[in-house]
Amino acid sequence: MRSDGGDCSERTLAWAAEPAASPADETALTIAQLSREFGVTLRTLRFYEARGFISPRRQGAARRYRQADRERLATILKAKQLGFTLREISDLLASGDGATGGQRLNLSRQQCTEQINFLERQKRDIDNALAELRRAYTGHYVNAIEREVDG
Amino acid sequence: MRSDGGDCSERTLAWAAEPAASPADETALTIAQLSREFGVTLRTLRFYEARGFISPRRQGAARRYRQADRERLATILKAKQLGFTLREISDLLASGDGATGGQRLNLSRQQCTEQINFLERQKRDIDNALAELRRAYTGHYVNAIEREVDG
DNA sequence: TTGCTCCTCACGTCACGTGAGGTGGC
DNA sequence: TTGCTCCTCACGTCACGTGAGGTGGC
Repeated sequence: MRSDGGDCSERTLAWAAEPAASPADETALTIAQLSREFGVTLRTLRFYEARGFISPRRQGAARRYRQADRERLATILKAKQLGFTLREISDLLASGDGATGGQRLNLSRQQCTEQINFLERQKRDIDNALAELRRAYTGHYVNAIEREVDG
Repeated sequence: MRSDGGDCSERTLAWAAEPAASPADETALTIAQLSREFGVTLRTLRFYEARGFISPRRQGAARRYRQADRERLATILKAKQLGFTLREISDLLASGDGATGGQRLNLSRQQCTEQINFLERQKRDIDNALAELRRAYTGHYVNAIEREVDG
């Protein structure tokens, strides 16, 4: 499932939030603030940290999220929307490290087409299910049965 | 998530295999034969049994699947294709029991529309992802970077 | 002192995958 | 005796959900 790792033309997808002029540590967010901003649970943020995706500073025991953490989270959530698993996202972030700073998702052409094919297959499955459900609804398969409503 | 349980017009979806003229016990299938016929793993069949979906006869320790088991399995797999969870399928089979013999899936109009809405939401998410991936592929977001290919 | 937010275990969920270790009949 | 098919535990996977029980600062 891993790509051959030696392809050249990489696509860098710049979905991360804007640089925002190097904020001071005081603008760092609490876990509750970040979760509200991105619409995820506290558990999700802690889980991503355990997986090594985000590494917020600590103020005592409490987590403090800075701009770089927000950008990473934005990238991760965007990749999830594109249908990638966390394992794949981990690889995509790792492959972008160094050259791009790890805030961007590096998709090769091959990875793009593979994901497109994967999603199109899913879409076909859904379309088939929808067609069948609509036939069921409009009575194509209907064979009305009586409930024991009366005596 | 459970429906109110009191709606009347039920749709009976008849996807189950044909009756096949009451086969003798000798035509009962082994687990390997049934798994091949439906393209599922042995583990899946044992798992469905543990969940109470199928109850094959036993010949010693070995499972023997009869016609009724095949019909049940066909119904379960069809419901899965329609995007229902095993918990939902369990309810759908139970609600059909007695009146229909449990081989058919009983979908109310409301269950149909709810599932249709659910799948359409999924489809929209996939369409959005596909659009973004195609933009990425065609270079809309491209910001080509160099790999350290040369010296 | 109460209430809020934060924390760390740690087990649960969903639908199976994947061995481990053992049995039965050709 | 070997090989095949079958069996029953039982832990692993994926992406978190959901308490339990405890701490810190206003």
